Amino acid sequence: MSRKNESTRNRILKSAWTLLEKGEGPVRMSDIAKAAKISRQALYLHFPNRADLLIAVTRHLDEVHDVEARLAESRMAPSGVKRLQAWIAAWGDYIPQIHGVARALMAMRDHDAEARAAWEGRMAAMREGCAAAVAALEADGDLREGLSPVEATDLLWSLLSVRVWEQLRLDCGWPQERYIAVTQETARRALVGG
Amino acid sequence: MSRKNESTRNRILKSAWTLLEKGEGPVRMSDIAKAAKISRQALYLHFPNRADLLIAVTRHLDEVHDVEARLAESRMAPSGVKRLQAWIAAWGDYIPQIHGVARALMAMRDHDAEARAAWEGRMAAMREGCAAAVAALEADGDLREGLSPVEATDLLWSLLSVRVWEQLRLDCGWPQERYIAVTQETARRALVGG
DNA sequence: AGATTACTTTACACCATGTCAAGTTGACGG
DNA sequence: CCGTCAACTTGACATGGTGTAAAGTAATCT
Repeated sequence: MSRKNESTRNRILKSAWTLLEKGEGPVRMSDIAKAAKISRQALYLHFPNRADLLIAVTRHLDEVHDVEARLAESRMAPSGVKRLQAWIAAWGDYIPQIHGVARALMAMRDHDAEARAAWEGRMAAMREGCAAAVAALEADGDLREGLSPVEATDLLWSLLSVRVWEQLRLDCGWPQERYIAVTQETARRALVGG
Repeated sequence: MSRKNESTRNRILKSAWTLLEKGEGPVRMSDIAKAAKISRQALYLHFPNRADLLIAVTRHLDEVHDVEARLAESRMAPSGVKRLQAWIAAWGDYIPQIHGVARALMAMRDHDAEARAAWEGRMAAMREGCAAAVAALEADGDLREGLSPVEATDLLWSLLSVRVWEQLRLDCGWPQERYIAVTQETARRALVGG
């Protein structure tokens, strides 16, 4: 527990999240400070740099939205296929909420090693959800022939990437439910054999 | 035709391309200048800014690799399905060569309106290839039910995005042929009915 | 009263892009 | 042989965002 004011820290995280989610151009440290009603320098009393702040925002979001609970739901599905569908719905509905931060972190990936590591860590965690769904498919003997479990996981992971969501949802203008439905059907056809 | 030395211009483009394709961290204007053996300022005698330089690199690549010829090939396929496969192979094999520039342009998209417009233009052109393949499928009556032609195009477009290639090829370490093969099969299953 | 915490304000270093102005060099025409 | 022009070089500088440093202030705890 930090000795710094906890409410200020939360205000920063919330302000940063709000700004990032609005998606109105690049969000600078000074923008976040202004939104949180503190000086730009005070940000550095709470977070050593921009990357750390962004990472803290994602962790904060995980807490607020209780990611664990969402994932637990998909783990209870009765069959591999059902589990796949539940996983896609759970993750697919979470993307919109982390999208702003995700964008910012991805943009930093090139210059900032820490940002890259953080983002890769989160994506690795997401990949485990994909692996679990694929494993459930395989246990049912439903995994398509000609695709190894690892490859199937890679494929599902790519299909569920934030970039693909961005493209279909924002560039192509698909409604969220349509994105979920088509992605579920696409994944089923791509991964399930028979 | 510019009055500036044409060979210098080509040397710049080639140097920029080489550096970008190596993918060793961010490529600065000074890096490109050094590689082309001119001063950083001389770059600005040939290109008004970084975005324009990058765009020129893509156009240069199109010329060098004769993109039109590649596309013409896929247009001659006898059936919709064959055409889809040919298109995926053609574009999928082109991605590795434009990947470096693509990355750089995508990274600029957020701050630079010109870079964004340029990239979107190129992606719109690529999308036409997807639309043509989908139209060929539909003409054969092979388009999956429950998916409009526009949606099918969007889906194929996303599946063939540079980001997905990056993820499978670089993050997951797939060989290029495997990327092509699995993408072809995935697209077939996702788009073709029956 | 004194110390500590959580800030503020001001100033500055760094780095990449892009601008500006004053050279230098080599080729070509008269 | 001289002048001119095109293609470059060198050096200085503005801008914008990140991050560092230091001194000051106001409230709170003991």
